[in-house]
Amino acid sequence: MVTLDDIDRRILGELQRDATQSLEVLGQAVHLSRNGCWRRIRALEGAGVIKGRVTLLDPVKLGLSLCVFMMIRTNAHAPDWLEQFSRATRGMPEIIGVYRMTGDLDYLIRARVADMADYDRLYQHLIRKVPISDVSASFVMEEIKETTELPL
Amino acid sequence: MVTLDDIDRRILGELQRDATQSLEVLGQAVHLSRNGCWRRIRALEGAGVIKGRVTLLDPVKLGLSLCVFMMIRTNAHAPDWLEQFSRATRGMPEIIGVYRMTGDLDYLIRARVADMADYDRLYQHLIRKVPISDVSASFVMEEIKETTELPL
DNA sequence: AATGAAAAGCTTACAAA
DNA sequence: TTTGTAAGCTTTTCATT
Repeated sequence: MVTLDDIDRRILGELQRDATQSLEVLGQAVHLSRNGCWRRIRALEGAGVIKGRVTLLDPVKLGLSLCVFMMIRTNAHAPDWLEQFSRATRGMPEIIGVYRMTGDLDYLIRARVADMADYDRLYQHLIRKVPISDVSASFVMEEIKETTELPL
Repeated sequence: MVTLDDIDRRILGELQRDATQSLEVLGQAVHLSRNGCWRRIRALEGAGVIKGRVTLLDPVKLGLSLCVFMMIRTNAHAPDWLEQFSRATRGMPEIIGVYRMTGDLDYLIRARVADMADYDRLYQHLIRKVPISDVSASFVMEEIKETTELPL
């Protein structure tokens, strides 16, 4: 964990929102010289606070209209089941999030697919690669909020 | 929805992974001149396929070590309940995803907080703003996969 | 912390396929 | 209509004060 001052937080807030801003514009937004910004950004990259810069795509424009959460329960708690499961899910590009959870649901998967048929392919593919005893899927009807911005 | 050729897909794949690449490097990766890349990127922005460029931060480095999914059931299905709920969750920066779902769980919230006490603050804040009959939280023990990259 | 200069990269215009 | 080349201009990077 890293300690940030107010200016760092403002810089990160701006960059989280829009990474295309020039140092000039960014400097004005946070009340610092363009070079002051540049040095702080370098430091934040060095500290690992900034992980990278990516472009965000519109899933619907790409034909990925269906977002699904898969709730998984397993009775195989052996270490190499998890290894196998991790490897399989990491290798499937439709799967954009995989989490080991507390509570009675063991794993949660988040995926983006074109439609129901596409989901079924994903499901079949997954259960063929890893033995899973219990899967239930819930589909997203409406995306009320979805952001990559973290609170600062 | 937009139709893309193979080169578009390769460009988007690269930019999703790393948006800091120069047009020079990108051009080499996709076998196109730096200007060919530039023009295609502009077109993809114009078509809305590219939504923006953002910097990704490390939540743990920021002290946001706890990731939580809140499963919400409500018996208030009036339209202005949803309006109120949407407004409240959109206004809370710890909440990074809110989805209206199929099945017996009505809404799913994804949030990032520092710790349990911080989660409780979020929870108290939310239920004070919107009447919610049934919330159950499940915490992320391990993030097996987490990406902003969509399948192309 | 600020300045300025060198390097790198982006954008435009135009020519060619 | 799409691609490549070259030139001008902006932005980043870094050394110096």
